[in-house]
Amino acid sequence: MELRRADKIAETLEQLVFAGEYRNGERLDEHKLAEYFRVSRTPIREALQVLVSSGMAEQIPRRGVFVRQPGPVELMEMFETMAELEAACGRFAASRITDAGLQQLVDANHNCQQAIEAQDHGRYYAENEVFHQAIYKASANAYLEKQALQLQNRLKPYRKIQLRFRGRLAQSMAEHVAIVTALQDGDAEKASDALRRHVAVQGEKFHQLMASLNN
Amino acid sequence: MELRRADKIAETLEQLVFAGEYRNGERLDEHKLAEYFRVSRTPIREALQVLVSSGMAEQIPRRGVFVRQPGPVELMEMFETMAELEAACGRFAASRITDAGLQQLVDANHNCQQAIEAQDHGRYYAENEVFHQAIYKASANAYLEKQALQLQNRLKPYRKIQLRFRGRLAQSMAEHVAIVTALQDGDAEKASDALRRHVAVQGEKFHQLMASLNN
DNA sequence: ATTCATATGATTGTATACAATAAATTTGAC
DNA sequence: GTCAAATTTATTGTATACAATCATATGAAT
Repeated sequence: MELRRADKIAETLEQLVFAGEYRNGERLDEHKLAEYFRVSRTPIREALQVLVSSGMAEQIPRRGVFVRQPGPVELMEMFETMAELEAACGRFAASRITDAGLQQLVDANHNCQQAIEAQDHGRYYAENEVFHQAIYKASANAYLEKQALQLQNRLKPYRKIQLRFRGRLAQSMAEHVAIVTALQDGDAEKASDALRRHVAVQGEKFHQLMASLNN
Repeated sequence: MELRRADKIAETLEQLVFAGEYRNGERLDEHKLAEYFRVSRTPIREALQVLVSSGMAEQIPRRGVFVRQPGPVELMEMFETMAELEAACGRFAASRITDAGLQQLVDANHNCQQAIEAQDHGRYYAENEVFHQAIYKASANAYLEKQALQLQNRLKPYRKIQLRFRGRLAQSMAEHVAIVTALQDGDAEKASDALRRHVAVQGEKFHQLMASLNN
C-alpha cells in the first residue's frame, strides 16, 4: 500500500519544509519540483495539496502555493492547543486506562530515566514521544488520539529544540511521574492539570522557544 | 478568489456526503462524477483529495476513494473531542474575552431566547452556532478556533437532529446563561466545565443520538 | 517623467492521452 | 462441475497538451 509517487513526494516535501529548506513566503514552483523529482506536474500538484490541507502551505488560486512557516504567535497558539489536547487525553485516560496501559507509561518513564543518566538526548526525545503517545491511546478515543498525533508531529521540530536546555530533562521526568500517579489514582482533574502544565510553554520555556526562532 | 472549479466541486460533494446521499462504503466514481459535473477527471480528483484530507472519505491506493460516514463509536469520539475543544476555548476565553466579545454572547443568547419563544428551531440553531463561534473567537487562539470550527462543521448534521428533542432548547438556553456568567466572572474552571457539560453527549442525549442514526 | 493601455511571458487550472494496476471474465484442465 | 491460470475489462495514476489567468514589460499619450 501507499505506492503512489504523489504520497511519497508529499512526505519528502513535508520533511523539507520541517527542515527549514524553504523560507516563509516562498513559492513552491510546480515546474521546478517536477524537474527535481523527475515526474510530471500532476503528482506534484497532488503532493502540494496534501501540504496545504495540513496547514504547512497556503494556496492562493491561480497564484500558487506558498510555504507557511508558523510565526511566534501561531506557534504559541499551537502549543497552547497541544496542551489542551493532552489535558483532554489525560482526563479521559484517568478513568479508561488499562493496567497494560499504565505499565507502558511506567516502562517509557524507565527508559526516559535511563536516557537521562546516559545523557542521551536523542533517546530521551524518542522515549518521551512514546510516553505521550501512550497517553493519547489510553484516552480510548481514536479521534482525539489522531488529532493529538497530528499536532504532535507538526510541533516536533520545535519541541526537539526545547528539550536541549539545561535542567529541562530532570524537570520533565518529575512531571511525568506526577502524571502517572494521577492516572493510577484515576484522578481526572489532577491528570489533566499535570499534563496541561507539562506541555504548556510559559515563563522560561517561552523565552527559550522564542530565542530558538531567531536561528 | 476561490474560482477554481475543483474547490466548488469539493464543497458540493461535502454537502452531498453530509446529506447522506452516499452510503457508508460507497465508492466515489471519478468518471461518473466527472460526467455529472461536466468536467474532466482532474478537478474531480482534486476535490476528492479534499474530502479525504478532511476525513470524510478514505483513499485506498489504486482502488479509489470511498465515503466514510462515521459510525456510532466515531461519532461519540468526535462529540467528546468537540466538548474538550470547547472547554479549552472557554478556559482561555475566561481571561481573554473582551467587553465586546461578552456583548456578542449576550446578544446571541437574546436572539436564541427569541427563537425559542417563536418556536423557530431553524433560527435557534443558527443563533446557537453564532454563540459557540463567538466563544471560539474569544479564546484569542486562532489555531484552536480553526480546529473548533472544523469539527463543529463536521458535526453539524448530527447536532441539527439533536436539537429537535423536547425540552432541549430551554435546557440549552439555561446552560448558555451559566456559561456567560462564568466568563463574565473570569472563572476559567467554571467556564470550561460548563461548556464541556453543555456540549457533551451523555445520558438521554446519547440515546437520542443513537436512535437518530437508524433513519 | 508619469500613467494608463496593450501586449507579452510565465504560471496555474483543466482536458485528454497513455501507462500501470486491480477486478472481472473467460478458458482450459482435471 | 470446480478450480486455476490467462485474458480481458475497468479504474486509478501519471504524462502531456491546451486554456485561462495573472504578473511583468513595453509603449504611447499627457
